[in-house]
Amino acid sequence: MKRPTIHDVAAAAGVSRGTVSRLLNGDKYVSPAARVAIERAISETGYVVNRAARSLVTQRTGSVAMVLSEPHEKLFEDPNYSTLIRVAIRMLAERDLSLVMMLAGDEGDRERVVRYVRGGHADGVLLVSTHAGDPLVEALGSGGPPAVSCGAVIGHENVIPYAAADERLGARQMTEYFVAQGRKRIAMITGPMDTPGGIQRLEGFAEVLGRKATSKLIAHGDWTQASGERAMTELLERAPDIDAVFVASDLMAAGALAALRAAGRRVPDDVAVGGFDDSSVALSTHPPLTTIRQPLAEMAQETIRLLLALLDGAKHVDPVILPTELVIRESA
Amino acid sequence: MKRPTIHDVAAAAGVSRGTVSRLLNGDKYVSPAARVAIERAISETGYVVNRAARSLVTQRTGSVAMVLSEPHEKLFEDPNYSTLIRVAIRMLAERDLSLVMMLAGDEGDRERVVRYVRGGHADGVLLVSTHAGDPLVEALGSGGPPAVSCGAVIGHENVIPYAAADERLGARQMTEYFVAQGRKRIAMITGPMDTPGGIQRLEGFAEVLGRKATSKLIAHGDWTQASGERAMTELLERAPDIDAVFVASDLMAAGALAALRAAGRRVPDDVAVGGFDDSSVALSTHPPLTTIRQPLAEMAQETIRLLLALLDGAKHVDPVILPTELVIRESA
DNA sequence: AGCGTTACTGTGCACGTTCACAGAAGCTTC
DNA sequence: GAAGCTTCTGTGAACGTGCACAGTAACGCT
Repeated sequence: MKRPTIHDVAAAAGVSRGTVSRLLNGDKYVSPAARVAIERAISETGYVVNRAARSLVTQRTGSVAMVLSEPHEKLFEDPNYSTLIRVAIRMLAERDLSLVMMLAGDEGDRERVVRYVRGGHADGVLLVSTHAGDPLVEALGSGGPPAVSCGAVIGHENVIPYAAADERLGARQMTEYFVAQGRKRIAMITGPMDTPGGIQRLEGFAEVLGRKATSKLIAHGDWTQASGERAMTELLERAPDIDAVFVASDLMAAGALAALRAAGRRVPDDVAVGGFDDSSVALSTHPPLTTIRQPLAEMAQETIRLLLALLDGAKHVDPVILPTELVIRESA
Repeated sequence: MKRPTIHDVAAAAGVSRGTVSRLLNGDKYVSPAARVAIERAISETGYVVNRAARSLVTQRTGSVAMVLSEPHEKLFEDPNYSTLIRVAIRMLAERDLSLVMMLAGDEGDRERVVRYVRGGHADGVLLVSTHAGDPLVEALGSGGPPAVSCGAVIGHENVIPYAAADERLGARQMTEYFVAQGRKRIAMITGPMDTPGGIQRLEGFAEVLGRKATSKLIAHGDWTQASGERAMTELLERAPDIDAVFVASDLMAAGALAALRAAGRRVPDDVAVGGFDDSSVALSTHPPLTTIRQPLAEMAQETIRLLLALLDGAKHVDPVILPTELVIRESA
């Protein structure tokens, strides 16, 4: 009834523990004869290596912690996570690493995460949606296992390697498209200004419009649909002559569409609307959203690649910035 | 530089390993004096228990595996996962259990999962979106750690405990609402017929309509928006006089709305549309969807509760079925 | 023949914890 | 004052693995 150990395998194969261990860990010094004998013994006994025992001696755990810093309520409104989780599981599994999920929404959570990570329970850390000034970053600090982030960590760009979409480029693409269409009064609804998406999408917008990007034409949201609706209503009050609006996320854009409809504006005839993300909502709105596609899968892949490089002992890795793409549908 | 061990704590507190271990594991026989000394020593040294060493002797890992059986492409289109993951992390963390994510999309994945679980690397298994006939269920079988599922596992309802929404009730609620409104030709777009949501929502629909639920009025989708659009187009061809359609998911309903719009039908005037899930798309469509809300958070909570009960040694737990709720918006 | 190199194998120890056990000290009870 | 609780403490063994090391055999080279 007991689970077979490396001893049992060794006995069944007629070799010693050491030889079995060498085979398991890819050491080259194993004779062909021993190799086949051990492989047979393994499949006969149904042996699976005991990770706890291995961890104890190697001082590595074979797992990576994914830390979600989003405040609890809005966690996962963002569809990006799903891609990241999927890709992460896949790529880590290839290296026999497992992905353990952690929440860092409040102080208690953060303390738990720090204890966990500094206690040596993870070989690496994968930060997600970490806001500017998040104390977690300092707390993890140096001395612990390597950490990377999917999306830049504001204020720590040089400390925490990351892969991200070129947010500024995406914002420029949309804004330039509006300009090329002859739109004159172009407004923007941003994300929270303590996130890279909030800050950099606004920067790209401002780069194109220059002094035309007045604060009167800029409203802030918090990524939720409701906040998009609110911000749009506000903008229409402030500047009724708006003829285009760049919204920093599709979900907020869906809210903006509702506000425009309520105000009797036709989209795109009266007001052009541009979103960001190319998420599934972009297709379910009416009209479907013209938006900016981020290369989510590649972002995830590159993020994991950075982490793996660090786990392999790389001293330093450079951030990866990936291009975005304008997807034209009917809202603009 | 080395991480402090239980020895270091014991030395700093002037007691023995055993006493520290007893305190850590909640044994009652620890004197007040020893208690404070140890607690001080722990915080001074920054000691964190080494889970690997603990696992080695206790034969438990302190982790639960969440196994996602969705085929890769459509993974996470379903927003239910996010709630489940969040709740699972939370509740497990309270018991110092961590959540490790695994994919079981293809044969290779499944083998990995089975090795992992049967190899004793998880104390429990949390199945998600497991389809009928999934070989994984057999492979995990008995003898391994306890397993539960969020949502019934078709064909294994008596083997794998689960918490789920009352799918039939939800379907009845929507169908009865259509009937009460005087709709005469009521169609349905189902989910895949190897999932509980696919099967049972159709059953509830049929329970209300009886023989009026002819196969001419029933089309099948695969949960995706595109499949909803396809199915709706198909239904309109088969039965152009449809005046209501119950779609088994909001995302597919968004597709159905597009098909209806393309066919020039007004919603809800010509055709009433009902969705299922009350996900975020239900609000971003035009018109907003009348739909069925599932108590996602409670489903997740109850699922974890079942698992914890089994981990605590319960021999048997009963499935939990939670009521759904009709949410009336503008599409019906 | 002697020596170095390559290919392979077995053994003892350490990793950090829990658990069973033995035992000490203080109290109550006969 | 002996015996029996209760409360608390320390100690040795065991969990299953990887790694350093020692050792063997075969081979090529001088």
